[in-house]
Amino acid sequence: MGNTRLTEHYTDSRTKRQQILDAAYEIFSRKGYHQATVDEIIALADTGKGTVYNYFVNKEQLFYTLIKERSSPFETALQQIVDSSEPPLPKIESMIKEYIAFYVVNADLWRVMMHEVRGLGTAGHSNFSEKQRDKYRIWFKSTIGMLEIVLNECIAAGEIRQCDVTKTAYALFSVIVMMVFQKFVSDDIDETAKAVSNVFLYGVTNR
Amino acid sequence: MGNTRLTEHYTDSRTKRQQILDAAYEIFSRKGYHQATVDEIIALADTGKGTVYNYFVNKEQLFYTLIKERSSPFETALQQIVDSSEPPLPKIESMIKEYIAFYVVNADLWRVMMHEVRGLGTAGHSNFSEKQRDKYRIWFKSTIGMLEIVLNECIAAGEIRQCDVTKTAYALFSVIVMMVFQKFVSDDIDETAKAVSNVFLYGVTNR
Amino acid sequence: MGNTRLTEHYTDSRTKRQQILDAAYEIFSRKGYHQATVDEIIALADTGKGTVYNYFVNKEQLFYTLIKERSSPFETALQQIVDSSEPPLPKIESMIKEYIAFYVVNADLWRVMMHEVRGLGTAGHSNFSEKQRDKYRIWFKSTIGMLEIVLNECIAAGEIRQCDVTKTAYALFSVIVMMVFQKFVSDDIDETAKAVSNVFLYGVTNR
Amino acid sequence: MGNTRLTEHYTDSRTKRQQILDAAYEIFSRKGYHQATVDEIIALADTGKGTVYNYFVNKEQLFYTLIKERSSPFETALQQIVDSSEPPLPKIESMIKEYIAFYVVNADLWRVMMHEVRGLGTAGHSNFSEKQRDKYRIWFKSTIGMLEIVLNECIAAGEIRQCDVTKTAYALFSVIVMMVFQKFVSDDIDETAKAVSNVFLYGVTNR
DNA sequence: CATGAATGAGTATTCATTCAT
DNA sequence: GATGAATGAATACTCATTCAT
Repeated sequence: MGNTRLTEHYTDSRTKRQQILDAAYEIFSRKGYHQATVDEIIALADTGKGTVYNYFVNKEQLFYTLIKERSSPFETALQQIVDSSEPPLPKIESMIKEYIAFYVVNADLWRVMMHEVRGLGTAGHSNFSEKQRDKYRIWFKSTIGMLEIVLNECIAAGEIRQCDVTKTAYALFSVIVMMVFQKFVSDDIDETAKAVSNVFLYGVTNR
Repeated sequence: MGNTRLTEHYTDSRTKRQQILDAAYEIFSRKGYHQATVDEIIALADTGKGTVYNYFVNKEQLFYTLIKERSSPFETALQQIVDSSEPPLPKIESMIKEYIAFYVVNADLWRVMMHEVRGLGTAGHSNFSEKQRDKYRIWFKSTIGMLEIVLNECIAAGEIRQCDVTKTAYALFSVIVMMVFQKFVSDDIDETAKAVSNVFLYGVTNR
Repeated sequence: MGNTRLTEHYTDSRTKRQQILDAAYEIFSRKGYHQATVDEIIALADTGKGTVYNYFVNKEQLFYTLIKERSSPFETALQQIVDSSEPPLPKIESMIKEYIAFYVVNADLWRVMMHEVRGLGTAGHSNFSEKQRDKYRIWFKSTIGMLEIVLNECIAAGEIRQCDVTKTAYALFSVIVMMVFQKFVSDDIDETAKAVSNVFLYGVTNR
Repeated sequence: MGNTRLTEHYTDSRTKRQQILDAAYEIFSRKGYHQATVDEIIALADTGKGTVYNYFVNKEQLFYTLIKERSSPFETALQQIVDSSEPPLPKIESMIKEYIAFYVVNADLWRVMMHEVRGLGTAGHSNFSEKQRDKYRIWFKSTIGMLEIVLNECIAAGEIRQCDVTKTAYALFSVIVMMVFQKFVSDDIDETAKAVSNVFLYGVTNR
């Protein structure tokens, strides 16, 4: 409160928002969506309750913002691999590595998200509005879509045999997620990625 | 009213209990555990609220009963396959078939259960008591364990190469569940099972 | 079921009613009126729930019956003392003895009753209907009234000084009840009665 | 809105809390603990339901707070009399006066409390937790204890004869409470106190 | 912008009572 | 008469959201 107020204000403002997001990440990951309470989040964020509602329209949108901000760099990284000039098979391995690295960090939050969106497939009531859930589904399909693109490149290059790329992409995805959830991932992500791609790829290659 | 009184009585009793279980299955599957309300369940079951509490000590135990009654025949079926004299590889395919058939029917309820038990791995708050969650975890591991047993038989028989059977079992499991959740399962379960075992097994065989 | 059915019936019927009353006495005494549940009572009485409602119109009337049946011999005993030809002061002591003997047995149930009737004085909602509560009040006043009668005899006989007999009767009563509630009553009721009447009659001063 | 903001804030805060306490006092006194509903309390307090739970952790603790805040000045007043340099006998009379004044105001609430704590003696189920009930018992015994202290002073001073001071203190207490409950207390508390101490000290005999 | 006091819709659970058998 | 399955009214407590300061 003084001549530095404006600067402080701006700085504090950024900080507050981030504090809330960080706390929300922690609490949502630990407790799930419903069990996480705004009270817990603000306690961890060291802010007032009203502040949360200055930055986020409601709990649902706070969660959504969290997901969006966390997934954005991941999506970019995946896209860069797709766009790169690597050969198809190493591309797959790079993407697996990226996936594992991402889920190792965000496993719990993503589990919560996926549950609320109901396996990204079925209808039915949820803590989220249908409109919101569609956004998650679209985002989710777009990342899986990148896997499909590269799988198609592999097929075109004759590296793997003909198969349903959508199902294959999902299969790959499900195995990765399971590995992370079950804590099967060693500290050396490269090694784990190699193991997954090994089991996976050389099962579907032409020989 | 008459000579069938006793039977009627018993039948009616079963009916009420079963009505509640059926309704609970429906609502829990659609809404998840927390979002499912006892009011909705009794509305669908066409019973009074107190009736639910005559048969089940609380919402948690109602859910547990549901899981237990549904999983029991599945576990038995799996066990029979394990104990059978089929050769190892067909055993795997039979188990996949059984798994798919089970999850096609119980996908939603099981998703709910697995979410509440937190991926059956991590700690953290839940709607379930820790004691209860342990029961689910033990049950879950026992079914996965049956897969592991047969995978070991396959290795012993030289049908598949040396590998971490636990991870492999989980991988197989995750792919099956994903197939069901994503509605990738055709009406012909045998066909789907063959496809899964094909992609999966011939990726890990010695050839 | 046979030729002794009628007799058995009658006998069983008496037994059932008494079993319920005995169980109700136990449970009401231990738990209070509200905390006592019909379920607990029938569990202890080893009867069906409906049976309770064959003999008593509802929980309130079951409690009332209990009180009435228990107090009836006590009232009679008090009345006999009043009507006897004992001199006034010994009459007082006899009544004190009777009171103590009664409350030693029925302390808990009576505490519950008196609480529900709200100190037998004030208005306000209760678990009991106003009509019912009036019955308790009338009964209660009648027993206190017997004390008053004898106190008046004492005054007429010049044994005790002029005083407000109503207040005095209540004071005597309150001390007796307190002694019992506080478990100050020794096994030898006569001794306790003597102590009470001593303090009461002669005060605590050194003369 | 202005320079008194802070104060207003504080004042308002007190007001809501106090409104709830006042309403709770009224409802608990009229209905007893169990029969008193939070809905009734908030209706009388003119607050929202959540507000009650902002200030008090639950119904039990609301009740406890009520008792504590009401008894605190009473305890202090008693203690001051004990510590004063008055001669023993007048001390007794002063304490009686204090007791009467206190119970005239708080009779109903205290009756409710004493009933829930079961005559401050016996065990058994209650609406209160055992831990909480112990607090009440301790508090209760400490006030009775002050009476005992002064009674001992009286004995030491030769003002009253040797007697069991605990029983005597309880006897005195029970008579006071009864006088209040039975509305035997005239507007002139001094007069009532004198009457009580008179009967108590000198008994009812003609000498 | 930051705050937190106030709010009330929403929900699991209890238990006296009924009534068909 | 005896029974107990079925019932639903009643109730404490939670927590996202608002808004005055």
